[in-house]
Amino acid sequence: MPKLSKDQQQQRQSVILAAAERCFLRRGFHTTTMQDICKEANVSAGAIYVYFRSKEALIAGLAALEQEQLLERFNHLGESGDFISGLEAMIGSCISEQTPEKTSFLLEIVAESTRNPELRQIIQRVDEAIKAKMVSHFERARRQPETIPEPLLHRFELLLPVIMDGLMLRKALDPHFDQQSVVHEMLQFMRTQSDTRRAHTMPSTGSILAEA
Amino acid sequence: MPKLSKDQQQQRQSVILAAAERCFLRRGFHTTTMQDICKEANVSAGAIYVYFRSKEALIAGLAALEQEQLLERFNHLGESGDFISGLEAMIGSCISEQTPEKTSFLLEIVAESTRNPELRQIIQRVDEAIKAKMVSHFERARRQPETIPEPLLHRFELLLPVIMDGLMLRKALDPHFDQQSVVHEMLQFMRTQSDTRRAHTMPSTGSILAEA
DNA sequence: TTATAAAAAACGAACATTCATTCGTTTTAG
DNA sequence: CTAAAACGAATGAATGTTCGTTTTTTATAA
Repeated sequence: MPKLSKDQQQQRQSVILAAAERCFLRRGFHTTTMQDICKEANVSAGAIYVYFRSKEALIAGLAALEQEQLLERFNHLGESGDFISGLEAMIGSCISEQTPEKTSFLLEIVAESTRNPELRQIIQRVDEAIKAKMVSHFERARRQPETIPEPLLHRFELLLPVIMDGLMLRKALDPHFDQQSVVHEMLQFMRTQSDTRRAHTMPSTGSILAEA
Repeated sequence: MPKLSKDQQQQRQSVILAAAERCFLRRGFHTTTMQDICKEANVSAGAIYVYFRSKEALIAGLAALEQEQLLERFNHLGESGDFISGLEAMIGSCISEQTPEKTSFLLEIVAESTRNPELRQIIQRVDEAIKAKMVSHFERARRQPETIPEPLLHRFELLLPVIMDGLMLRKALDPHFDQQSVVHEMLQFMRTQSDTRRAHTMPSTGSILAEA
């Protein structure tokens, strides 16, 4: 039977997806036309519609890909034995992907997802998976009760997702925004607070003032 | 000379703007058509173009309005004498405006602003004004050095804009997201930390563990 | 190995629809 | 009475999608 092998089909599909991504990063998906994608992929309109039901499906496919990559970055959480260093690695990895273009595109997707159920589902699914990874990272920290006091853990658990989203939005609003230093300060803060805990059982020299 | 008075002109314009806002909140500005707005405002297409150069201008006008309202919410900062209570009032006010529809619309605007210079400028201008208000709020706190230790102030100054943006994005991703409790915990945290400072000059019983 | 047929894949011009915008006309305000 | 304001049908450009045709691929027969 004259049909492309699954492998060949998938390859073709990913060529189109990659071209679409380049277009979307360049101009956003509202302004890129199917013709733009055709040119970028060196493929005809008809060919695209063999692999994607619609422009919307293309966007959804790309969003799914993007989200999958995001999820993978959270594997850095377990990379280092240290709880905070794990966070540092993960956040660093997330930040490194935040080029202005990527950030714009992600924002566009999120904005669209508030009105498009398919997109919403794609994002929510990954969001929950991420949350699960975070929870287990925090649980792991709790099993070593010396490191970080519980109330602090609890609050950072609440705040961290907010901060990470905020880092992205800030970056979109201001391309010069220095995510690095904010993250650095935050982690430094967490470390200092861990010290405070230790100071509790030691002569009380330790104060958060100790650290400039 | 048969020309509407400035007042009448402005009234007409704001009727159109208000109608546009209802439409945009309902379906987002990419999907609402000029005809939608015409119907909503009980006005003809031609009439709209007397007051707005284009659909884009309508969007920009509305974004400016929205941003103006946001800026005003930061006046709550000085409402209470207490530094943290001031933050609480301001954040509470900001949160109260975050209906799902409003949040979607804001996100849409922000996403668009990354590719539209006019929108970007509108947002950046207000963003800077907000930053100025925040800075002065923090400076005021520094002039009362008993309340909150400087390194903490410094870090919250960095983190607060991030957190506020994050609160919005989180809310957009998950309409059930409980902004209130995150904010509550954060403020509680700040208060606890202020206590820690006080504890520094007192017998060292105070630890962040003291507070559940 | 080569030729062949059949079906999938690819092509790309054409289609149909959707809108933002215009403009000739009518209404209305001063 | 005059000029602005409003009307709203018409315009025309943009663009996602289709479909009749051509090309390519692969399975099979010679």
